[in-house]
Amino acid sequence: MEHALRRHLEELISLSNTEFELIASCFTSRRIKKKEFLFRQGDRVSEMYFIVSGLLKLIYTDESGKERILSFAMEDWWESDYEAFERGGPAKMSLQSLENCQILILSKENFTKLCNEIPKMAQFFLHKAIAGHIAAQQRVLSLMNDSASDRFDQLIQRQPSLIHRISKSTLASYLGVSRETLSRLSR
Amino acid sequence: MEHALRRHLEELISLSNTEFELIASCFTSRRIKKKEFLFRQGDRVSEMYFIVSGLLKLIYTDESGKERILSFAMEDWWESDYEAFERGGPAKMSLQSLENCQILILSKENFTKLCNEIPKMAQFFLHKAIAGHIAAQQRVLSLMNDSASDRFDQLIQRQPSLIHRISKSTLASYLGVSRETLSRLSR
DNA sequence: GAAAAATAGTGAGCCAGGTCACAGGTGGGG
DNA sequence: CCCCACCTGTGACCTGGCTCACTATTTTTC
Repeated sequence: MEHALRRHLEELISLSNTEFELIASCFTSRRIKKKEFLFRQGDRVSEMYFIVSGLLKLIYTDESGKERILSFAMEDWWESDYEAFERGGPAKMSLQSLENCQILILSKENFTKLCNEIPKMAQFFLHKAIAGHIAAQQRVLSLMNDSASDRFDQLIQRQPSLIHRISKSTLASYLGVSRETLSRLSR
Repeated sequence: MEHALRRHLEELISLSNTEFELIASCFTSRRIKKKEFLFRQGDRVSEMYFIVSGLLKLIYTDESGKERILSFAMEDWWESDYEAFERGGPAKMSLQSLENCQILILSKENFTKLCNEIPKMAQFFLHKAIAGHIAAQQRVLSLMNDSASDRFDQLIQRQPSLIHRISKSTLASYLGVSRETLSRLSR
């Protein structure tokens, strides 16, 4: 639970016990079952989530009901609808679990508090935000340059374990292709 | 020059004169002509750039020589190859001007120094990084959901001024379509 | 101010990937 | 143990967008 968080934080910054106690006190813990939503499109989202265990999908559903997966959130990931989180508007996306999950929740107030009281935490989140930006940019490139089957191959190389945790249809809506096309790729 | 930076910073945080002097002393100023590169794919990039005036493109060129535009950097934008900047590797992208530009340069050392000495600056960069992440995520969504002509229309609505500053071919490689397809869109 | 280089538009043909429809497999709940 | 809901594969067909080729126009460059 919390040691997972500490281990994760200490990959980037080092913390005294008292610092970590303050940090830990800012989070609340929650356990959710498969298929539950942490939030849905339209909700106000004023929390961010640290995934201790389990797997979730961040999805956007368009008018016609088609669902696109923006990202998978798994162990040691931070996720939220950051636009809603930052600007206080309604969420454009939903965050739904694909497995039972153990989550730590950080409210926006506590996020701000942590950034102010422990400057190292602001740095930590800065690193994470930049990493998120880099990842999203690479996804843009990949969508523009690479064919569906290229993207599929790259994912297999980068996250081989993921393949066994999700269904093919789920995978397809992450890769940005139809279920049928993905099915035909492997041959 | 520097008042542009101060105005920009004070949209998010407020600064005393002494604080701003420290900040300003961390930047160096540079003027570049149209078509110059601030860096190229493969370079080490240990600086980030604040655009005072002018317009640049952040591009990725693939093996076949085809060029994709990741983003346009214009007045009041920060740009760099953030992966190279963060992790110290070679740049995957190039940053090239489309117009004459006035740039302020912040080295990685000074970036770190500013974040440490003026916590407000860490917060500022955190906001900007999150905003960058949000923007890139929306681009991912748009590439997955929308047709070329949708993306074209959206761009016209969001950045009408941009259209008059760039060529159609440049625009096409930002939208992720071929020059010919873009030409046929307007019909 | 002519030659060279970008920039634009347009036709023709092609193909990756989308949609629709159907059929077989799998698994967990009652 | 069976049923229903979900997942997966596959065929048929269609279309948005790509490539190639050529021409016209505008912009640079010397």
